[in-house]
Amino acid sequence: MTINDERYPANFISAIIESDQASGKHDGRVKTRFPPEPNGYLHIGHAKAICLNFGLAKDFGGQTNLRFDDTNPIKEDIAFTTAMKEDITWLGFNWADERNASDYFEALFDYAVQLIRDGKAYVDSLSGDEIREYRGTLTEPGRNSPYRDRSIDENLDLFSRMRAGEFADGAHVLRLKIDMASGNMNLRDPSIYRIRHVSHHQTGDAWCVYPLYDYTHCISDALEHITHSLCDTGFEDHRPLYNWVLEQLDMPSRPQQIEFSRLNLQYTVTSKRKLKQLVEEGLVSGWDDPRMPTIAGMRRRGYPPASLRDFCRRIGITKSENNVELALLESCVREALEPAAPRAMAVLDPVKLVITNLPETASLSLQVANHPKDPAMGDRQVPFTREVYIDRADFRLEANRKYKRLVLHEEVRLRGSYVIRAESVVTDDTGNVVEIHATYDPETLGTNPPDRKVRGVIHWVSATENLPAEFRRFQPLFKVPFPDAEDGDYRDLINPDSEVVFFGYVERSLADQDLSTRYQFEREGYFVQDADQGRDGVLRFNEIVGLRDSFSKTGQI
RNA sequence: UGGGGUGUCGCCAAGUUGGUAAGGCACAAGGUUUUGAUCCUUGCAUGCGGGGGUUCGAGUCCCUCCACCCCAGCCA
Repeated sequence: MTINDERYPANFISAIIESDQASGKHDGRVKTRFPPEPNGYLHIGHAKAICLNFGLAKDFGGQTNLRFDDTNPIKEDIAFTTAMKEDITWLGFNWADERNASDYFEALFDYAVQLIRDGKAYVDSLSGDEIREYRGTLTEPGRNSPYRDRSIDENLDLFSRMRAGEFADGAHVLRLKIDMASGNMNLRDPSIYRIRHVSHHQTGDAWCVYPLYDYTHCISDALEHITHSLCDTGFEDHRPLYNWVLEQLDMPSRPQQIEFSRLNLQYTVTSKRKLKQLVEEGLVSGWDDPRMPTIAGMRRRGYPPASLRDFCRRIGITKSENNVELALLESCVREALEPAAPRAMAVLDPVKLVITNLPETASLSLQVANHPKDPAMGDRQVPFTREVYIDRADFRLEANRKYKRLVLHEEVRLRGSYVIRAESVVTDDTGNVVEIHATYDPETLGTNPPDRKVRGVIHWVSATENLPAEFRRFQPLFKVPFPDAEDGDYRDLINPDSEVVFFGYVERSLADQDLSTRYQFEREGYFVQDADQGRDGVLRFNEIVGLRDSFSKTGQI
């Protein structure tokens, strides 16, 4: 599947765009923007917004700008912009223009002066606390600030002196003059400029007054000729303000804000504050920890970018609350991997099995298909030796017929190899099986014995011709489906077993592998080499996602 | 009667101008299988938050209740 085959299923936003194109609005043009604030890493929720903005524009022959919403220098860092661009590119999207809201600081200032001249904005000298008091509450109207009726000249003078740096942080603020009695809190004379004597990662020390989001965003959209400005439903009651500002000014275009609901994914958190805390407190190894819902984390985990795009399309776009199950994401990942991942064998929890009727010097080279349904993926040679490793879970001293693995005195097939029979076991002082002795049936390579039915098939790796490796298997970072809804500290809900390390072996054929190849270790799951390789010569694999398992979940194990 | 939203199968989600409930995930049951994987087949809402009403006919129109979410940053 190429990205061009991917189209968004019908949703209410695509319907709006269709009707806009049909009516000739915006001359049929479609332009969106993805506007992250560079104050953290992009996560799965952003992926939804990225796929929507870039995907919809692409679907309708339009373009998408990348715009860093950098109006708050206190919280932002240029390092995040670099990571964000890498994430978006990796996801498979290309932006038309890269912009910063800070590119518009001069224009924004001029528009503010214009609003003052028109009597639509004023400098307020109330303190932050006072402004809050005057604002009223959700059910009571606010009161006008005593500074609301300053003369235009005084406002002009004050505002220019604010810019000139004559005042301390918080001394004044520029406010829009709308309606302190509005039921919509956003319309109660919102602040649009604050004084902050801090340098900005893009503009340095050029400014000490910085515009706020509501004022900046709509103008930035208009300046970039954005046609459809998509954001989450949290901004729904900001829309009247968005429109108000654009209506007061003489703008080159008139964008439309449309809100859709943000993604809620079970067993994870996506609040920037919490993700940042997980990283800073060392609860995870970093922004790209494979258990993190960040794009960087999912990339390191091995999720193919196409699977994320597929996921974002399948969850749909609406305005309603949603709680998407992890199973859907995992299904998308498996679907992308199943046809593409070459198969190999790895034993994560090894126990030695000695094939007693095979000479010690024997090393048969078996030809094994790299994919059961795709001959084009070729074959590989797998050494079959007297001693091999199998997984502990694949052997039992006794079991009922439902157990389709190796049982003492019974037969099982070694995947891609022969049928073997477990003859005896060696145990240690505590009774643990430390070695299994078996015999193989030389007549069973590539064919089943005609006279009897073999229990099942298990995977294995030569004990003498292999590659030792470390494996990390993952479970959701949180123990509960809705960590945000739980009382108490969400950090107490972290699953202590979310990462489990195994030391085992993979077949020798992976020695010269491409670091980016995503494998399916048969009967175990999909794995990819970790980005952190070679610091000590250890081969390290991350589990991308397990195989669907209809056996263990039935509780029959 | 502060303002703004949302309620269709366990989860997500389609449902043009009212015409007799898509699809995906999950789940269940079969079949194929040298991965308990994949793949294939079948099943899975007389019901669309509740109650009224209009209509030959309503998830779609009207009325009325109910539930849940968002908003009181000089954050975005």
